[in-house]
Amino acid sequence: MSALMSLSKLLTRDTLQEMTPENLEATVRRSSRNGLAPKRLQYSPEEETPKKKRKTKAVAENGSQNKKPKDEEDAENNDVEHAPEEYGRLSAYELERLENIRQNQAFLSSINLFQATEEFKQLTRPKPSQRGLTRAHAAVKEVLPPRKSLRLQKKEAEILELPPEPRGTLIYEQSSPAKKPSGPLPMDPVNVEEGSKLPPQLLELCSEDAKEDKKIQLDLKGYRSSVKNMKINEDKVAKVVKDRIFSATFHPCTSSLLLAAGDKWGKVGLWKLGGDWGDDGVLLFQPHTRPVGCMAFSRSHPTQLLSLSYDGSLRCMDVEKAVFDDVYDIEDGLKTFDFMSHDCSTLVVGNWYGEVAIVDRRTPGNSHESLHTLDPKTLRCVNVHPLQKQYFVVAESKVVSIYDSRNLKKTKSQAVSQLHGHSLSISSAYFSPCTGNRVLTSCMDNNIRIYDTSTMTTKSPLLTTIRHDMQTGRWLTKLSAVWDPKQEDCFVVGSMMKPRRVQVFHESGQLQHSFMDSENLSTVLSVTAFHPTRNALLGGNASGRLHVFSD
DNA sequence: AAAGCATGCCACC
DNA sequence: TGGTGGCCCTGCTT
Repeated sequence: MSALMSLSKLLTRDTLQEMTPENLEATVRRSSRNGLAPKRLQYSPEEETPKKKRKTKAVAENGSQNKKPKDEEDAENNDVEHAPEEYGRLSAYELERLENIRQNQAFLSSINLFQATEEFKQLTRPKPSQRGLTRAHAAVKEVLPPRKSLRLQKKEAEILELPPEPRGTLIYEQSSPAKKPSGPLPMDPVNVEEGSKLPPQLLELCSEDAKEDKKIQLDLKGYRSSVKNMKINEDKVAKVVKDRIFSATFHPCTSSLLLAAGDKWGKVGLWKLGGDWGDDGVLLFQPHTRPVGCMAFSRSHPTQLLSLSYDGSLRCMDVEKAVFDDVYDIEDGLKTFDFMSHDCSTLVVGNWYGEVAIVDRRTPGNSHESLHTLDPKTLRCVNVHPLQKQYFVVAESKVVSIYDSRNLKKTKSQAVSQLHGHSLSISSAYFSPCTGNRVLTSCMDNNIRIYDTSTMTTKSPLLTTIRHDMQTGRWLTKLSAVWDPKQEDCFVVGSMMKPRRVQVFHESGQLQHSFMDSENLSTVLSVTAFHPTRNALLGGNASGRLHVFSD
């Protein structure tokens, strides 16, 4: 009996998508051992990779955690494994019934249900939202005059010299557009008619005083219900930039939802939900030429959006002045920044050579002092303590360090505290939003970790470890867990699980909610962020679409 | 329409 | 250490 049952159970569970790659693997293993549909129940290409990934050292070490206890597994298989020996005692009716079941199984296997369900899901997958940037705008093609060869023009061919061999190791330099010149860039949207002015409502909205941060900490139950109330619909998805989103943020205003996203080719899109300017409320700009790794609105001057790019530029979009001003600039390789003061005038900026710079926006030029980390080329995230602004946390290669900006040296600065336990590279590290008593990290070893930084001792203790598939691969922005600024102890993170979802966890590791929607959420949302004051959550995907869950 | 292509990551050897 | 191979989304082109 259980042959068909476990098959149907498997399919049902898969359809319900309560399955992690781990327990899927376990179920498949069980089914194969029982001689059920051994071939057909192999991984579809989609499911195959998590298994392969588990070959990595860190995962292999912890892999056993995910297996069910053996007796539980055996209990589930009991009737199957003993069935053959019992055949002799069965009535003719029962034998016939078993034979029917066997034939049904063979049939089900032969039609390749597993693959079929995957294909069905592909077929029924909703079309991406057509809101926001239109295709015409997304791919602006230059209209070139018709070309005629010299031969057709009946002219003598010129002797052309080959361009010099490109030098340097950066192959991207050949293909990517040149970096924007320094100095203020006019804030001209690239997706609306040339010469048209910024909509006046944008300035109005951006100028809106950020409501006094009344951080009313809810109890967990209250928080859960507020989060469960947040929904998505077709009006809350739009293509805001052309390509893969690297960073995104909410504007702090509350009368409308205004969002910004930065993409792989240095574009920055602004989107007001329900807005009537641009493409469905979307305005697109190009202040940079390579990925916009980090962006944030100034809390003291909300008409300003700071954006940082791998191309080495850090700019300040000022809606009032309608320009992108220079803030800081190096040749190449800016990675991350955070505000160091409440007035947002000083910043800590990190590059991928492992240096951090303290930048004061009030003094012109690159006035900064540098800190050289022990592990060059591994700095991925900096984040400033919410209360004690002299402290900032740095995700280095396999260790997270907390530094005191007052005690920085040119090299070999002493960390105030270190967070140990990561076995692979760390993609992000953030102080908890209200007290800074916790640091939340996301690591390529497939773990999210929470540390206790309340005492700031030389070694901050690890409190919680949460297993989470971080293998986004090359084409997706890496996942990072980020706190809800309204709730000291809860955070949000994207997920690779199908159906696609965004998860909210408590610092204890307890899952609070999974945001899902068969119609409007069908892709991995790598970039996630909560609104600073409203019940709203954003998620950005690899095709430039922003998704909003709100109440 | 199905298939192919492009694609700024990481860990491992 | 640099080179290599696997990651496996999405949108657009052929």
